[in-house]
Amino acid sequence: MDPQFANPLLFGRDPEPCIVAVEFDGESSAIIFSRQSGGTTTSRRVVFQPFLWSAVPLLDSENLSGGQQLQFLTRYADWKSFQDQRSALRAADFEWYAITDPVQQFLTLSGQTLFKQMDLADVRRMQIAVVAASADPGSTPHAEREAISSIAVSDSSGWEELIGVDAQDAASERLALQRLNEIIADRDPDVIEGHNIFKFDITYLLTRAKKNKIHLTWGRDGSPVTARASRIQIAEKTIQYPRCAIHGRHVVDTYLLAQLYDVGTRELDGFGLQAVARHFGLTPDASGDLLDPPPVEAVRLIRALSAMLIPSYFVQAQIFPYGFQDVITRGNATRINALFLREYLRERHALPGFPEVVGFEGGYTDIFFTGVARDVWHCDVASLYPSVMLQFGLLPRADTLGVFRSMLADLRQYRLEAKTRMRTADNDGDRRKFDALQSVFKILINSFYGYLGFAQGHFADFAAAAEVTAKGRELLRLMVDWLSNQGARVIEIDTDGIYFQPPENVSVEILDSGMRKILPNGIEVDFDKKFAAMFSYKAKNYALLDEDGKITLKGAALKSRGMEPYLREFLAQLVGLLLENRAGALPQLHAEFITALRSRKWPVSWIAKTEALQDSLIAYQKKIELSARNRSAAFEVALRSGHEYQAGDRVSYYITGTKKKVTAYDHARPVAEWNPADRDENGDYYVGKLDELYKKFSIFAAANESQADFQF
DNA sequence: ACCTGTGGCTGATCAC
DNA sequence: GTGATCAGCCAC
Repeated sequence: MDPQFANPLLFGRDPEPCIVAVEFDGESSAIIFSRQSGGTTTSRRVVFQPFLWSAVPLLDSENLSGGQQLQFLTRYADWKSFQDQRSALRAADFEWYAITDPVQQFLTLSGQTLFKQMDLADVRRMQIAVVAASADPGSTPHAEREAISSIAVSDSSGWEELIGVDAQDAASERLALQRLNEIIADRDPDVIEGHNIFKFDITYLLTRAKKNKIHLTWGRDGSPVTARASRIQIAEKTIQYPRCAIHGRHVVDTYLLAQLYDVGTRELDGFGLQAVARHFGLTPDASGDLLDPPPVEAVRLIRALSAMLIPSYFVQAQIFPYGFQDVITRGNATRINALFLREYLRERHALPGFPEVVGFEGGYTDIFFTGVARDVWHCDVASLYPSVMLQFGLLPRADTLGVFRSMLADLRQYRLEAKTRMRTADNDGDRRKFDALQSVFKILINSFYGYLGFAQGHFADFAAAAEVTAKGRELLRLMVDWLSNQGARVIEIDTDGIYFQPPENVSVEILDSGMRKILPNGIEVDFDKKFAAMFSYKAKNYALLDEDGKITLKGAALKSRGMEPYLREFLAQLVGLLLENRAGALPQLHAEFITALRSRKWPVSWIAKTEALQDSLIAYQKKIELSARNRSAAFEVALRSGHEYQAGDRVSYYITGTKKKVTAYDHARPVAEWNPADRDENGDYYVGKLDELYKKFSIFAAANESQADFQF
């Protein structure tokens, strides 16, 4: 076993290998599913006593050490007595806390985690893609009316089967569902994967199964699939979805994995299977844009996609006391809190109450020059906040066991080791494994600062969070001042990094060694990149031309997916011309786009807006009634469609009418209703938007020629 | 039932 | 018209 897996803070205390699932029987046992050496999966029952923490002793409470607020631990014979106690406590005027998920409780108490000593290849993953008969492409089928057309199934061994449904044969759909039940029982997967499997495949199958009066008996104990409303927070989006439970197995949705992945990159054009597969280079070209792939093709894509996105979560399942589904859907700070709970419980140490929540300032962001600059360098502080927390001892006050510092320091060390082992690996498998490991450590490391400001974290500390950012701002100012004094022209800064034009005749080495001298111990700066040009637009909004000719756009103003694709493309090309010193070609670019618009040579998707709904339709309507928000085109389109949209769903619409200025929500139509034979998009409206954008950005063309005149 | 943080830009709507 | 406010998306 790798030495780092022996770290009990991170990997728990119980090295029991090959647990593939843990379930709770609803009373007083946990059922542990384990993979045996021959490949079979066995289950066994162990006693599980639910527990909770409280500030005053309850019946048969155990005293915890340390004197913090939640200093009594009480265990219960079964879930019912635990729940009864919780109900009683809800009226109590003292503090108490319970982990709501029994599986997390069990794993927290036992110190076990899933998948120890397993490789990802040892996990049996099955993929499913369902197609509804006569479904319009891109629209949700009416599950009640529309029968299944086919179900494709595959698994990680490469096995595949297509289950067809004969539309003429009334018994055929039922047989197909039965066949699927058989396949799952026979091939016995640990994980069932699909793209949008929660909101579509399983939800739809459940409806059809009910219609056919049969159960989806997919559980390892033969129990049926269950679903309940849940939500997942992904950056600024809250996505509502029916969370599914299958006894002894896990459900993984590559649609959610893709959105989680995109938080870090913001590069995906959409979250449909085709768009995501294309991004990862799994499909050759852009053909078949709006059409769903045939189901057998779909399961292959899902399998490949999941192979790329799942390794990080596989590692995390070995760390956190969660079932596999929860490892994916829980947030970073929540997961870190789970590690604290496990360690404090193991030490039989009291828990602090929740922290006092106060607002605090964040990073220092500024812009000193706008326009195009040539020969731009970048430097940044290597993991600023983690370094600041460790170097200046800015740690949670309530953490008397020192778990925060210990975990953070270990994680940094392990990440370095994992990166080294990734570099020195002599085969792809090891390389991927250590890459997954180092990226998990990176995510965790970066989440520790966020944890300090997490209201639901027992060991959060808002004063410490404020000190961390203050120190960060101070360091960045120090760096900016020093660079300016050296004769550099600072262009744009954000939190931990600086874009600047270097002083004349100065090498990176000289700047690097000079900067090191003024920075405190433990604060490392990297002069990591040189750029041929930078278009600095506004704070957090800029474009870079690197020395290989590659252009990168940053910021919502330049690359927002809220922008219509034709405008995004126009802006990308316009900025490209600015960066490449070809501003003379701007008028022609503008003219070309106008011509294309007027001649209607683009499909509607090119001019349509696509937005994610942050609320459910009900929540939106309620807010409108209360005048708590303005009307919006995306919601009005969703409402008129009659489909059941939920928070997190994306809506594509275009604007109709003849006047240049129209109220969008009154003139918005769903892309699905667009008729190529009778085009009703509002040409003047779209030309107007193009003109506005052109006006806003073409003024930077002049600056291109006389950059020296610009004031810093 | 669920939840890392702050800072910043833009377009749409609406009250004035 | 103008400014305030909100929602959505993005940087770090």
